[in-house]
Amino acid sequence: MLIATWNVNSIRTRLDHVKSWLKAIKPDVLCIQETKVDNPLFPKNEFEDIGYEVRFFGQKAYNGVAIISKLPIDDVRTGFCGELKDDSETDIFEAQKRIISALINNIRIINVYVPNGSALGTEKYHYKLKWLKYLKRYIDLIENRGEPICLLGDFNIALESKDIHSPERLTGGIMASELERSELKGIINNRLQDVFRLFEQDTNHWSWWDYRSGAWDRDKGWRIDHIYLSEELVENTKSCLIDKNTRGLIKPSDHAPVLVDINWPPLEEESSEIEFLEY
DNA sequence: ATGTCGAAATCGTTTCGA
Repeated sequence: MLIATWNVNSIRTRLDHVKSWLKAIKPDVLCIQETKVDNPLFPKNEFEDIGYEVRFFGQKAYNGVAIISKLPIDDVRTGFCGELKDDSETDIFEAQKRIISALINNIRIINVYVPNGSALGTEKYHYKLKWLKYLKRYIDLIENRGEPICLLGDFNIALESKDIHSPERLTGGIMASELERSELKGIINNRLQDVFRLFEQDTNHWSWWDYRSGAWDRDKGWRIDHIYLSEELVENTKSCLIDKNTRGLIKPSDHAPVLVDINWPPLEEESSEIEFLEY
């Protein structure tokens, strides 16, 4: 089962790139962020015409997330209120459309667009930290239900020095501060794995290159788009890759897709002992 | 060089967010 995440930076502007990529790679599920379109204007038919179902949670101009899937999409939940119905304070966060989840192949797929946070100490930065605290509670509830978890999206956080092109200059700043990292590590908390790091330990693997400063041409990137899996999925994961080809297209998104290939549902073990006994 | 995008309103140029 091939699952992917891609911050497309406007689905309407990137429609041709996304459709071409789906046709070429044929993932089972693609989770997208920054769709930047209100629900009635989402180009749903464009995906249905090529064999994909879509569920979206969008708004005009900013944010917006969607799940595009060849497999049936069940039990869709949007916003924090989709899980944390008991808490009136979650209303503060519902104005920004940043989280959608669904059950696909009995995996709870949670697609997030974590706030950027602007700059340390700003109102947006505090909003980001608080948003992450709500995400932790959200994941806690799902963990308690026992569903296999695939948490993926644009986290706007580089976890380690090797996830940034110039750690000596960027560490401590926005997307690389101690507080952001500790909130994200708290969510992961021995129950989820950043699967890209199961296969690759080196630096210089980026998922985002700023449009400014010729970042792509100079390969000055960050790895801020992640896929986190719970243990039963990790055990069956075959590979995890970043497809940076898309970043070199004309009018690209500033982010590249990240993909994971999971043997799911896992094949039954050959019960050789029983077969042996039958003979 | 905070050097570029995408979207919307303040509309044919400026603003905001990233």
